[in-house]
Amino acid sequence: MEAYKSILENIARYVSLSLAEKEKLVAIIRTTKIKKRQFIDQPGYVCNYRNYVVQGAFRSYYIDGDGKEHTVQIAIEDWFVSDFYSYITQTPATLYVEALEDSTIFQMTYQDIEGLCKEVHALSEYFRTSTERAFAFSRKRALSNLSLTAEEKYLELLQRYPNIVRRVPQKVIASYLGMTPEFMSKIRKKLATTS
Amino acid sequence: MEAYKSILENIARYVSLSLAEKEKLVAIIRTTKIKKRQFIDQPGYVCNYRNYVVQGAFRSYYIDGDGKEHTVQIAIEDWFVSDFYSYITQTPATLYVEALEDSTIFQMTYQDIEGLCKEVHALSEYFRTSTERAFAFSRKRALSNLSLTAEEKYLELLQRYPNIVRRVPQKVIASYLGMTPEFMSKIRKKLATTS
DNA sequence: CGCGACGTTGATTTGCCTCAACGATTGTGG
DNA sequence: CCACAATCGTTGAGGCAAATCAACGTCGCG
Repeated sequence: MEAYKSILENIARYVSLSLAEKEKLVAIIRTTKIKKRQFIDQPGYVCNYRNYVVQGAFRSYYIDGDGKEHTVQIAIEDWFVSDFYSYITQTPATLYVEALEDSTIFQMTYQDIEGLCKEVHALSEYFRTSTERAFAFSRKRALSNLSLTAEEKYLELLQRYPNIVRRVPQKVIASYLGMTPEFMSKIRKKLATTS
Repeated sequence: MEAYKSILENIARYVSLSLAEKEKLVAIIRTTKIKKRQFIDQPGYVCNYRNYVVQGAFRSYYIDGDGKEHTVQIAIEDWFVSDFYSYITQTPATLYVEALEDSTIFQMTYQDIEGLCKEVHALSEYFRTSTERAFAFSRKRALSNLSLTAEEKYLELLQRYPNIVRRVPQKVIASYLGMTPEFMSKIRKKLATTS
């Protein structure tokens, strides 16, 4: 049980599980080690797992018709990461999910989670409320980005997630913020000389 | 019970409720009529309701620091609409939610829904699965927009929701698509003369 | 009927992209 | 453990999609 401390603490912020319920949950968790640059989801393959990051960092991205990469999510410890659309609809993925570092994740299959949510009311509540929050925050973020310039987006990310900006390559950050690495480099130069 | 047909059918696509559960649900529903141009959420006020559109049309939008409007969501029959971030966090709204037509909605308070989800497992499952789907589709949509030009975004919306495009003022559509009304007008002209 | 909001059209501007060239890092095979 | 290749980040010149600004017809509503 000790090995599952991080995810159990995360859940405890939303609901409380009995010991029996915790045991049912950890029974469906598979712990996997992923090497840097390895993919856990790829276009064409159905995303079968909800992946919880125990240690390490990931990004999800897709490649558009012009061959350009768009980073959708950057995930570090205690985040879930997957091609969520593929997972929910159980259809082939359109995203790559790639390890940015050597990592450890917890994996739970769609079928196991659905089964457990039908059986354990508290777990249904955990996924309901945590997804509602994730959705609300995602909308909020999309919103604030609408009216920001590229420079303001960079500054906001830097302020909110300084550890992420430090940890991942700049081209990934740029792609996440929806700008080219060249342009972000110019922003960084301007900020460095101004301040 | 007949009056609640639309929302009960919507729920039935996800879970089945016993008669007793349906009665508990409709007991917390308040039916409200909203006049065109009336607001159901406003910045500064906590969004207390999940609003289900029975008849009519709404949009949610926010006004940025430069005074520009950004339409976040357009909702017609059988959609939920609110400042979801405000609703989930129970903090003051940043969005306006405005009726685009004379409308009828079902309103359920945050407290009532939370209480009922803790009591009725099937309702917890309904909100869990429907929110997961909404989240997944929202991400998918944001994704496809990343690599589209303004013209492609307009065409995609026109194809997917022709009834919305017909029903709603063009400046609202333009604001939803993230472009100026002037530029959308030019796109429309070009499309009309080309085809 | 008149006024204000809406949609259109044209001229000009701009934020960010593209392309290209070049140092700095990182990683890898000998 | 070093050498060389590959990738990453930086810098500059030029270009383009969409914004801004402004002017004008038109339609719906009070």
